Amino acid sequence: MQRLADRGLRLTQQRRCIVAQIGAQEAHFDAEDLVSSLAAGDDRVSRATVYRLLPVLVEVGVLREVMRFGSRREFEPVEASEHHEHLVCERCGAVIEFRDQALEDAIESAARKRGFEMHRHSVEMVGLCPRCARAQARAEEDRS
Amino acid sequence: MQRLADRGLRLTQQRRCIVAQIGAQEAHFDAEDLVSSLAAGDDRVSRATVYRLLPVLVEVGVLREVMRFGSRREFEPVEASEHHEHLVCERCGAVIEFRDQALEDAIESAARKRGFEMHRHSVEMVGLCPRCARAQARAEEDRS
DNA sequence: TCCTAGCTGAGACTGTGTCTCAAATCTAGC
DNA sequence: GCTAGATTTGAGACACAGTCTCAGCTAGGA
Repeated sequence: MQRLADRGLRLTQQRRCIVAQIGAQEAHFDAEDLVSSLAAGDDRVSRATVYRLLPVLVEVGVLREVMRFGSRREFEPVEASEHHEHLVCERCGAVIEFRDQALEDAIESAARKRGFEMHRHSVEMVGLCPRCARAQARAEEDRS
Repeated sequence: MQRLADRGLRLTQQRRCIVAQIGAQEAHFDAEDLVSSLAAGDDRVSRATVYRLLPVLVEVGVLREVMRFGSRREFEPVEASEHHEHLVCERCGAVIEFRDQALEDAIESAARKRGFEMHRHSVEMVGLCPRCARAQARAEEDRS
C-alpha cells in the first residue's frame, strides 16, 4: 500500500481491496482469480480495475509476474517467497516450485557473459513429476 | 512430411503447403505469421488448419514450441538449430539466441535432483541487451 | 474404382486482456 | 471543512489468439 503512495498513486478503496485479496491468495494467482474472489466477497471491484492495477503492483515491486501457463498471466507476491523456478507436470498439471542456487548462478553467468543486463528471468521445465513418472513406468511395464 | 506419414497422418495438399512455408520462414514464427504468408502466396490454407497442424508438428518432432512473447505461441523448426535459450531486450525488443552448456547442465541436474522426468524446458531472460544497456548508462550519465 | 476415416474451410465462439469515457473520488491547497 | 481538478473507476465495447463445429471433401487402402 505504502509503495503506491510513495509513487504518488492514490490509495482508493478498490486498491485496498485488491491488495488485501492478494494477501489472502494462494502462492500463484492470475487476474481472473482475483476478480472472482473479489466478486465472491463483499468487495465490488471491476475487472478493468484489477487488470489495471496488477501491472502497477509489478512495477512498484509488490508482485512479480511469473510464467504463463496456457495463456493467462500469473503473478505472485514478491515478499512471500524467494525467487524460485517451476516444474510443470504434463500429466497431472502439478506445479512444483523449487530453488536451485547452481541454476541461478548458471543463469546469471550466462547473461553476464553476453553483456546482458538481466532484470528478471524464469525457467519453465515441463515433463513428468516423480509420481507421474513412476505411474508411467508401471503402465509401460504392464503393457509389455 | 515423412514423419506425418509414419504416424498414419495424411499428406494433404494443405499440409504440404504449411510444411513448405515453415521451411521458408525465419527462425521463429507463430501461427499468424504462417497464416498471412500462406495467404500472401497462392496457397489457400485456412487459419483453422494451420492452428490444427502446428501442435501435430510439435508432437511429431518437426517443430518445437518456444517461449511466449506477449501472448502468441512461437515455434521454431527442430532440425534448423540446436536447442537454445533466449534473451529478450525490454527496450528494443531484440531476441538474442544463445546456447550455454553450463546452463543446460544446471537445468538437467536440477530436474534430476528432484526426480522430475524433464521433456522440455525454456529459459526466459528479460533485461537490456548490451547495446541498450550502454545507451541507458550514457543517458543516466548525461542526466547527472 | 470405391469407401470411409481423417481432413478442411468458414465462421461462430471462448477466454484473456485493453480501451473508452462519463461519473465518482482522492488529495493538496486554502 | 471546502473546493478544484487530477486520478481513478465501472461497464461494456472492443481486440486478438486460439478453439470448436459441422457439412462437405479427399487421400489412400482394399
